[in-house]
Amino acid sequence: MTSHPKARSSELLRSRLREHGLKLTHQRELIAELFLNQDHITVEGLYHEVSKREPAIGIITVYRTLKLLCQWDLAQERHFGKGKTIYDNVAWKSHHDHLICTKCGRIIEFANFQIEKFQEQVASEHEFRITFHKLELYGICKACEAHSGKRSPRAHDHSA
Amino acid sequence: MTSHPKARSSELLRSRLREHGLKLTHQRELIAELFLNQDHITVEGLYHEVSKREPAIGIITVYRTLKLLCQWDLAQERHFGKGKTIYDNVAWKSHHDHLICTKCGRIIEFANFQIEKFQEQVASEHEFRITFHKLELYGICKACEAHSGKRSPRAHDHSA
DNA sequence: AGTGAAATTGAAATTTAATTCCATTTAGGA
DNA sequence: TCCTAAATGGAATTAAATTTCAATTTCACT
Repeated sequence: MTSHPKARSSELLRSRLREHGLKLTHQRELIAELFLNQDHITVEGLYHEVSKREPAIGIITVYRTLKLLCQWDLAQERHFGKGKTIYDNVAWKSHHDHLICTKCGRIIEFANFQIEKFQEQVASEHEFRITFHKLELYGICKACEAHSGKRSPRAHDHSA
Repeated sequence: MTSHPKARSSELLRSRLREHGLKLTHQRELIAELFLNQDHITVEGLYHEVSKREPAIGIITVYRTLKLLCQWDLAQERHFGKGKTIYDNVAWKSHHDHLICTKCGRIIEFANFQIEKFQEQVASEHEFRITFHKLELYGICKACEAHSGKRSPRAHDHSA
């Protein structure tokens, strides 16, 4: 990721809290640190990680902290498939869309300028002004295609 | 839509029920007729329409009938925004994606071959095999752009 | 038309993710 | 250190959707 991820995520949290006049609690510190040093995770998955270090922290606080991170554009809610909400750590990423493996749940990110260009063209044909979009390509990833028949490689991974 | 929509939707339902060895109940008949003669609707919206004609029909049966229609590719579940599931009547439509107005909820359908082509290109770059996709362009439609400031044109429309 | 097995229905109960309520605790400026 | 506003966490709640189950209905077969 970066050379000093924990330091960077801690700074990021502190500056956002200060900007909004909110308090730095050790719950927020731990939840944000764990979230900002991974890629995609569910509330449950993050709560599970948090519990390993601080069993007293409630899942409610995980929900609330993720909501704050979303407001500050450090996280984005994703609703892939029909399961639980997945939180995408976008603190160190620019705009991207997703390939989602329906077998193992693997998420691959991509950005494609041509697609975005044609989206704008479609919108202008309908005199529509796009403010944001979702593009999700579902299918089978390379690993699952190779392992087809065998047990899926990442099927029970807690992170998403 | 078509020249004899009710007749066509009735035939469609009957043939699918026969194919699957299921029974034609007057509940299913009414729910399917109302669904297949509109464009997009929520379960609640459809239940509301159904209730006008047959108040005794339960929302549970609306859920179940829509689930059947989905299995037969006559309906598709959509999750636009954060609200309720919207059911898209795809009985008379081919593949398409959506423009969704975040102000009035209007849904515009489109198909764009170029976008699909680049999606395939992206997938092949990642050695990924696409089975289906979701492309949703959110923003402000022509009418809302024009009416901006005034009350949104379709804000409380029951259909979606 | 009548019969009976299997499917269907609808109300209530349940599930699941997520939110709200509220008493207690904590952070951090004065 | 004090004090107030913010934050926390457990319980209760909400809301969409599903399951359960007794009663009803459909329809193949007489």
